[in-house]
Amino acid sequence: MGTSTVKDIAEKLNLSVATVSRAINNKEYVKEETRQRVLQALKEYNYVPNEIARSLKLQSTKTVAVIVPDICEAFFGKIIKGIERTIAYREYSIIVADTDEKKENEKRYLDMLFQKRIDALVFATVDLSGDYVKNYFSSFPIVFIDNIPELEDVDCVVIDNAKASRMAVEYLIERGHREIAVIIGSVKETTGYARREGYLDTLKQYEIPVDPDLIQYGNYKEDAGYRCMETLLKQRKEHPFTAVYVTCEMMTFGAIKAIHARGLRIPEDISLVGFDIQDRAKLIFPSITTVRQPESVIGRKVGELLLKRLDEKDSGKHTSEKILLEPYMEEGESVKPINGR
Amino acid sequence: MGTSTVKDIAEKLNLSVATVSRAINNKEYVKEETRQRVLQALKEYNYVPNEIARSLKLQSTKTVAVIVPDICEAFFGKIIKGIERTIAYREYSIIVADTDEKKENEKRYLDMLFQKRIDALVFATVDLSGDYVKNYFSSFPIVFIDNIPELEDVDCVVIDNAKASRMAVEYLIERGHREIAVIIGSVKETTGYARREGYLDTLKQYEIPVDPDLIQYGNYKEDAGYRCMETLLKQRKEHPFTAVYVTCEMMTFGAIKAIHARGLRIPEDISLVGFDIQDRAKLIFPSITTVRQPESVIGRKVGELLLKRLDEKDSGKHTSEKILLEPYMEEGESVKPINGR
DNA sequence: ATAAATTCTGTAAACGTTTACAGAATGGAG
DNA sequence: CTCCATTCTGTAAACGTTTACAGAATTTAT
Repeated sequence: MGTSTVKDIAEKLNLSVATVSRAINNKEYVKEETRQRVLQALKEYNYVPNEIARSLKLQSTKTVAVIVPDICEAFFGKIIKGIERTIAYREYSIIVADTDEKKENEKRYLDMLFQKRIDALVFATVDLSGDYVKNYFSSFPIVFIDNIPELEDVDCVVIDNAKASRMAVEYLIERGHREIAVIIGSVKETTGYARREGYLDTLKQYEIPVDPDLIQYGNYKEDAGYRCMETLLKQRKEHPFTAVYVTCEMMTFGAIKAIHARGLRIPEDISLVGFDIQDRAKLIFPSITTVRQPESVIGRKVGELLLKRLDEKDSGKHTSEKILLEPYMEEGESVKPINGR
Repeated sequence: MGTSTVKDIAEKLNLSVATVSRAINNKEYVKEETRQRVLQALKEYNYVPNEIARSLKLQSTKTVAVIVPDICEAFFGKIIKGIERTIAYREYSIIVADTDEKKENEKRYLDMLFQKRIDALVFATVDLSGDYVKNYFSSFPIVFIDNIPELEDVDCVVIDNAKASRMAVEYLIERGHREIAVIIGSVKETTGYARREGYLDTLKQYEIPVDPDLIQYGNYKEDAGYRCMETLLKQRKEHPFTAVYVTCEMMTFGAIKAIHARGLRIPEDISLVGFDIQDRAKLIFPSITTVRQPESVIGRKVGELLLKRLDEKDSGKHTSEKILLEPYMEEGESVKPINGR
């Protein structure tokens, strides 16, 4: 179905394009009768505004981009949905880019999106330096999620990762566990670092000595989770533990496999608390007790912050906002109370 | 970093915009020296082409939209990645829309995307009638995936769903199972219908009588899977079975829960074959044997078909293509050989 | 009735590109 | 030196909107 243009409509009705445009956009100073005639003609001639032309003129595309490392992770999917819901009423739409966790793709997309003149960006980066994205700070508002680059004055929406660890570890302590191993993604990233801090703080608070050998580091991947767990199990004689806390989803899966591979059972032999385990994985037996992030709230907060920034676009400089959200526990069957708890 | 325009560059160099534009786009008939001067200036003045203006002039946005019912499903995520990889070299980029499985959202997005003048669309619809999308057939090429609406002459890329069922059922038969229950999503949708046909055909081929009570219908959701499985288990005395084949991912999870809820074990008490179970779920014990779709191949095929359609855009009418791909089995530990197999 | 204020409409420019067309410069052949 | 072909460059229009400005029509005030 070919569409017609403002000019077409104007000619049909013997009006100028200006008047037609005004009628379409509900501007004032259009005679009611004229407006009706135009509205009628729009339907009749199947007019659909050309957003491209409009964007060019208005210098705004009404488009927000979201760059994520892996679109397949439900974590990001839910956040994206949350954002979408929040900004849709203002006629903004979303364009999603998947970087496959590669910095060079981040660059490629940033350039491309700037060329496309997006109005704003939501960025889950894997480049903690923030070297490249800096260049775009003055081009459009940017809100960071998940991992936050080490830069001054950036807008971001994240959960309190330290608190997340505190909740997980306390959950275990309350159920009688005192020897608690932990598997952590790289502490070079903000998330991993904070998660370790939370673990250490909590042990200190409950006056439980820290055994460094019970802290294993990986890289967020399943394999790493498997290897970390193997290491823990091998040294179990000398460094015993009754529970393990794994601080990210994929590593949790790896750890579970390693436990099963040794013929051990969860939670009978080892209790386990995971991180960010999504619904569908929880359906499987034994269901995992996990710390979770409120993805849809994150999405909503991001959306709200975006709208705020978009509205103040012209009006001078603002100070950046760091929005910290609360994680929560989701109880499964992977933790067994011990010592009579 | 504010950018400059072709006009800016032209003025700096005392050239016309035409010449600058030609130099930028590597057109012929530009003196080598001039071209170099321009290229130099582009860097110096930080020029970035405005895609919006270019799109308006060229009547092409170099953008392909993908509409999916749920962006959180890894199935779609992988397909999207596959498409992206395939069309990126031609400078096409992707815009993703999530309909939440609602027809009204499909309409909303179709309208919006047309306004944005996308060049092509990939559509995983939930509206089998295809009533609304029809309107856009003449506006841009459309390739359907997953569920295909009941319309003549549409381009689509899907797996052979009947064959998928044949593979699953044969897998069970080869391992000694003859009483095989099946849980199916609605047969009103193309996928579900074909999957049932494959099941029935295979039983016939092996001369196994069909027990209609062993065929349960749901709606693709986890709850339905749970209920179907409960029904099967309740009537097990009169309608015994040793294995169950569940034809979609979420229902598989529900079915597993129902089995566990009865205190039964997989595969010791009941063997199970799932459908489309994604990697991360497979990590959990017991891992599920499942039929899978080659998502990245689907993505690639879609991408290739898109490019083909985009290239022939002007050159007259084409006949539609239905690309059928092969499913494959992924072996887990959820099937136990019986009767000495 | 006239002036002033208000409402309505049209003209034309602008957004940043690409490109048909024409004209200028260059080089070579005769 | 002239002519032609070729290479290079510039002018201006076009893509489809929105909008400043001005002018026309209508209403209100005097």
